[in-house]
Amino acid sequence: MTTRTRRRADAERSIARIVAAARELLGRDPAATIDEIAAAAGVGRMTLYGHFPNRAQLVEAALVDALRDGEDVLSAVDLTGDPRDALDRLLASSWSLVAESSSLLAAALEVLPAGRVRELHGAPATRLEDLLRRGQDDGVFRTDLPVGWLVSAVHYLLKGAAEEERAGRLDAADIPRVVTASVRSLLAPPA
Amino acid sequence: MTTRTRRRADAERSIARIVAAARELLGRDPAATIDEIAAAAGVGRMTLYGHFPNRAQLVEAALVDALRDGEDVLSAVDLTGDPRDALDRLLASSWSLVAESSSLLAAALEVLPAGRVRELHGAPATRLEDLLRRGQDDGVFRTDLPVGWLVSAVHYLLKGAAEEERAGRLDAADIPRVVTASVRSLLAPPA
DNA sequence: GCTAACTCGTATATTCCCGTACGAGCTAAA
DNA sequence: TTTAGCTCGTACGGGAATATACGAGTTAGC
Repeated sequence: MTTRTRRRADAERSIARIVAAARELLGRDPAATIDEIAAAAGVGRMTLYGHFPNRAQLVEAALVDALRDGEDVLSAVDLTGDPRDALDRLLASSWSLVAESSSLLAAALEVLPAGRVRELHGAPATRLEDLLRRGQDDGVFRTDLPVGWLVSAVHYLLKGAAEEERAGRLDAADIPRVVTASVRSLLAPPA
Repeated sequence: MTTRTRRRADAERSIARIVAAARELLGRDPAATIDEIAAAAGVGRMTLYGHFPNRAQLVEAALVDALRDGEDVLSAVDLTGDPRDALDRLLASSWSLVAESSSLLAAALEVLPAGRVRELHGAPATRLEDLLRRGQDDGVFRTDLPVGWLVSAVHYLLKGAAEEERAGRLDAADIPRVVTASVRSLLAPPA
């Protein structure tokens, strides 16, 4: 059961633009308004409500969309070989996506039940954790700190980098280098 | 000109409790309500308004109080000797204070002019930066990343650690060890 | 070209929070 | 004990945001 009554092409387009705008704004500011999102999508507020009955469902749609993109990237990146190099590749292609998702998650936690959020976010989070574990087994990542903390710390660094960029304190071109260098140091076994 | 009309002792007590509650709540959630703060202080909302005419001044008072505590700690900590050890001492005695201040700053940025915030927060922020620079000069801290980013990254990690603790994903007793180990790795020159 | 689907404005109800007004009762301090 | 200062409840007004109701105009798709 896909759609009971067929959806028109212009509706599809509107929905796509709304979700894109929601990701863009909520990815920067979890408190972004429905009005702002509708305006950014180039769409009337009532049109938005026509497709998403309330804020919760809009946020969920944006989060799902971002996580799906994340899954795509994770599948496309070669995660085999030296875990350090794999992580570098991963960060290069998806650091901004992860940063965006962090803010979306914050927005989601205010509108959706925590269980639902975990359910959505579980799979992608696990993938990074698996990579870290493999690196620990291979002896190239530290084992003196809990894996859960390492995963979280990487997220906080990425989110921070995005924030620094928005504040103009970090040049967009420098971010990949800064991020990979920071994360590498954080995960390396201490001397 | 201290106080034109002398303030009564019970008023002083109320103010102290309000500021403490404001630090506590705003340090966790920058969006904490005036009602919540008054309730946490064990005081009626109107009493709070009797001392702080609006939210902005309350937030400022809380921030100033936290920063003053921060200054006290910074003065008490021995920042000489090996910068790595100095940083360890600093983090051990003030990581939670820094994390609290981060959230307070976020709250302040939404209510106070940016210039005022910088003015208040400038001095303490500079102290950490100075310590990092000294470590760079001594060759014990990395120089391949901008100092501004390193300072910010440390803040993001501390804020993240506080959040993990609140979420129950990190035990309070483990935090000093986790934080110092993470920051040390982040700042160490790469191999 | 007909029709159902879509767009979107205006108006309205609701909720939440901030801030003000008024006033009654209590308490510290001279 | 007097009085000025403090506490704090209730009530009110305003602004912002969410969400609903109604309806007029437009467009995609058969």
